[in-house]
Amino acid sequence: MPQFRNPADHPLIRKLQSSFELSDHERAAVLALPIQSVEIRANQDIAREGDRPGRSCVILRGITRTYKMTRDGKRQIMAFHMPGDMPDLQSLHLKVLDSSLGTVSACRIGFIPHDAIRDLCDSNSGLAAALWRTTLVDASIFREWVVNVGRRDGYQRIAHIMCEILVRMREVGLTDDHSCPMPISQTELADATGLSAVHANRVIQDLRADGLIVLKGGMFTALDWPALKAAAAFDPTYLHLGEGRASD
Amino acid sequence: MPQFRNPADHPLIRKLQSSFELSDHERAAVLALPIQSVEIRANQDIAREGDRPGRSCVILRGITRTYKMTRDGKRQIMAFHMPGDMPDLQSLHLKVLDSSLGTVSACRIGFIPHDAIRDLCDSNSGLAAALWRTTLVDASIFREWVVNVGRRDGYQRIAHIMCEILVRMREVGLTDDHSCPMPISQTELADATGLSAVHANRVIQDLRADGLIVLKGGMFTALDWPALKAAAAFDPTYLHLGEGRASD
DNA sequence: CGAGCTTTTGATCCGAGTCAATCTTCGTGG
DNA sequence: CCACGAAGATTGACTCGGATCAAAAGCTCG
Repeated sequence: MPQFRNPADHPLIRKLQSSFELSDHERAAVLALPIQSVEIRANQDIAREGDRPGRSCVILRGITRTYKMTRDGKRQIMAFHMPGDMPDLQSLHLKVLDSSLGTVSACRIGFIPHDAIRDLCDSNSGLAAALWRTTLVDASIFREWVVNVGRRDGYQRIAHIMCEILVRMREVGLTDDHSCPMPISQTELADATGLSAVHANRVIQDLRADGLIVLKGGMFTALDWPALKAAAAFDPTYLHLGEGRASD
Repeated sequence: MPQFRNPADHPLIRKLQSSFELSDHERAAVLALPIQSVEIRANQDIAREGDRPGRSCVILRGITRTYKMTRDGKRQIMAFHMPGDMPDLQSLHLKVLDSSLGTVSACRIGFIPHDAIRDLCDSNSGLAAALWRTTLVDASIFREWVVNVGRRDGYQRIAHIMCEILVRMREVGLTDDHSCPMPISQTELADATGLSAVHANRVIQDLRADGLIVLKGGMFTALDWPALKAAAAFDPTYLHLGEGRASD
């Protein structure tokens, strides 16, 4: 069980602390969770629609996606997940998985038995609330994605998702100024925005031509962050980051 | 404070019991919540994006919608809510409302202070889990809506949302066979499916012409339920209704 | 009974999908 | 170190679902 020198470096602790003050006792309780850590290659399913998992996972490294396939073979990605996220935490209370979960990049994934999480929640209502809250933020992001896909054109959609990814990457310390690694393919961006891969590509070229982004070699840079945000009509409120403080 | 003869008639109790077994003690605890009940006309906001509410609401009668307006004045509805639903329960843990909530039809709404809900959750982890679960089902519905709007054409989208509404209406006892009241306007259906009102209307006429639905006089009937489900590729798994049992 | 929605219809236009081919990139094995 | 194959990115040509605009017709309710 590979560990982190400083508990605060553990992605899950980091995540929970970003919104809740954790006591030493609570931190210890989280670190005491039995986590089975596994390395998974890129583009592999972690769990599938219809499964009835007895555990949830936490992302320790890498990026994953939640998606569904439609009858006629189209794919819709509903979410990307960053280190610290628990992408299938909902299975703690919803028996059947309603969507599939897979890796985007190569990942290190930690699996935690539901029983352990339930015990934790039963014995500590503060941690229960913290975990609950993370699922509420996920839901808020889904709502924004409904708006993105339902009411914005291709240019805005791609701009918006790039904004979101950058801000969330920053939250987990993976950005360098306005740049971050971008293991997500254009096809995946298309499937996340309800566009075809061809059109997504054209829109990306437009964003480049307009000097808003650089996207190449697995790296993304928001060349002109204010302009990109404006093009996307991006308002990060829905991410509910550090809600007490002001932030950009 | 108008009450229900039988506690099991209380929409909130009903809702929680549909997935969790409640003990007498838990039922009593829920009924003891201080609920301020208010009558609200159709088409009125209950809470707005940006608000920081100190209470959440439960729908006692009528239908509400969660929505956002985009910069350029377009509206996207992200959810409809039925009696028993708590459409802004997320505000218990997310300080700022990221979307607006308003009535579709005239409604009776019960307001419950966050403090009361928090106390309930702190003292009863089972009820906390039950409430948490309702927000997880909401999230699952958002995911399905992303798919609906992102990867289905207009005909399927409208068919799908009609299926969802009928099934959820049935869940709360508002259907008569395959019919239910339908206070939702075509414009609202359009805003919920990412279509224009004109196109939504045309699609609805197609569904009528194909003998799948009847929609008039504030009433909806699924004339040919199997065919409607098939046209929508509707799989109710995502609603997580009575998950132990089989259901149609 | 009239104002204001909601629903409907017609005409026109465009964003985005589809199909098909080519070009890049990159990991892998020889 | 390079050839090869597979996946990802790009380009061009063509088509179409659905948006927009405009106006008429039905409803509902104060």
